[in-house]
Amino acid sequence: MSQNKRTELIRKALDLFYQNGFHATGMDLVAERTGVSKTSIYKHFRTKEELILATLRLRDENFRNWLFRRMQELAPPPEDQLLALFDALGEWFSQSTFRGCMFIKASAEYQDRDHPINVQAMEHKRLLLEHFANLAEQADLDEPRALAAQILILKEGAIVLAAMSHSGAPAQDAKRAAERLVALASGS
Amino acid sequence: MSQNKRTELIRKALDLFYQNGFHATGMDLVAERTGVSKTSIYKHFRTKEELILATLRLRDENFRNWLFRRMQELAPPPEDQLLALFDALGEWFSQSTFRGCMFIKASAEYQDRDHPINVQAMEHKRLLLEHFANLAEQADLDEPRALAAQILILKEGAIVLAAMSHSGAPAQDAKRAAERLVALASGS
DNA sequence: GAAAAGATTTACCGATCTGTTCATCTTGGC
DNA sequence: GCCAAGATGAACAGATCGGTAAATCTTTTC
Repeated sequence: MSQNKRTELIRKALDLFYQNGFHATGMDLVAERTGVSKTSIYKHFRTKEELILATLRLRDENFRNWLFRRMQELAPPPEDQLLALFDALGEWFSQSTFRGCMFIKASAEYQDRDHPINVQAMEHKRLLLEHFANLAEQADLDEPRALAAQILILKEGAIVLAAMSHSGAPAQDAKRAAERLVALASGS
Repeated sequence: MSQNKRTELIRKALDLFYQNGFHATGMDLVAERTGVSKTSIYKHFRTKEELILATLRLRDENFRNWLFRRMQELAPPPEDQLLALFDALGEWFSQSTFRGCMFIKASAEYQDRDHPINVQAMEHKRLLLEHFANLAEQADLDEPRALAAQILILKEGAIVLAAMSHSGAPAQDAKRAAERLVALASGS
């Protein structure tokens, strides 16, 4: 299997898991929808869990690339990027394919502390936190790590509520909160 | 089946669904762990989905009762209750049985907009929002509904991150953010 | 063009899924 | 003590689960 085919398989499996859930998506369906026979899939991934982990790696890469780039496009200065985060989220929420955060859902279905899927989901959130903390530092804001943690909490809460309510409003609500927190960390 | 037995069945099923997930928990396991035969369960609940909905109703009642009472116990004034919320969450996070928000997980596994499980999960969040908005109004805070929406976002984000990281820290992080938002809505 | 390597189809494995059938057993009311 | 109602275990449907075996078909390589 070529690298392209393999990536394409992971990409399509990602869509299925993201849209339908992990337990709810069987490997027969994955084979049917990817056009790759189940035998071939199991040649390249020893278990369903390994395939899930591969989809999460791809998602992590794609999502962070998209989000960080979009934040920078919307508002280059580091301080403004922390607010543009919520505009980017708003764009995401309004997409018809939006179904919440894949890592939250993965962690919810495989929630044991040491389960590789949960570990990988947590790693994704840690990388987001790092990025926000770096931006807060570059913007010379007070207590950059504490602020970054708060921004991350606002982001996750907005995603959860947007997915559940099928509404984009939480992006604006969270942005207003973030504006005040950033202003306080900047002004004083 | 007596009302007590029925409630006990729902309570034990709730624990199983909450700890293991919905798709991952089979009805055979529910029968085994509740001590109620599968035949009897299906006499009282036509489908697994109906049993899940019953567990969510019980959870909604128990959780809101506990949370609202605890918030009031910790800090009677309405304005302080909105901050005590996060202390109550901290207590919840530190319990060994804590596994995140059952409604977020239910919504993640049954995420179709019109699915009864998702509808019921959303209704739970709406009731929380109402309560927070009432408290904000009673405390005479600016834009009480907007503040309530922000508090709710902080709460959901803190729960998600606490569950994923197996740490109670998000409760304190969210509280610090809430303190500032409440102060701004109070002072100005 | 032949040999080797990889992908495919098809069928299968045993386990588990939701939900049902049925014959037996327990229980409460009179 | 008797009858009816309800609960039970056990077996069973039919489908699907994750995962595999073996034979056939394609593709690459030399």
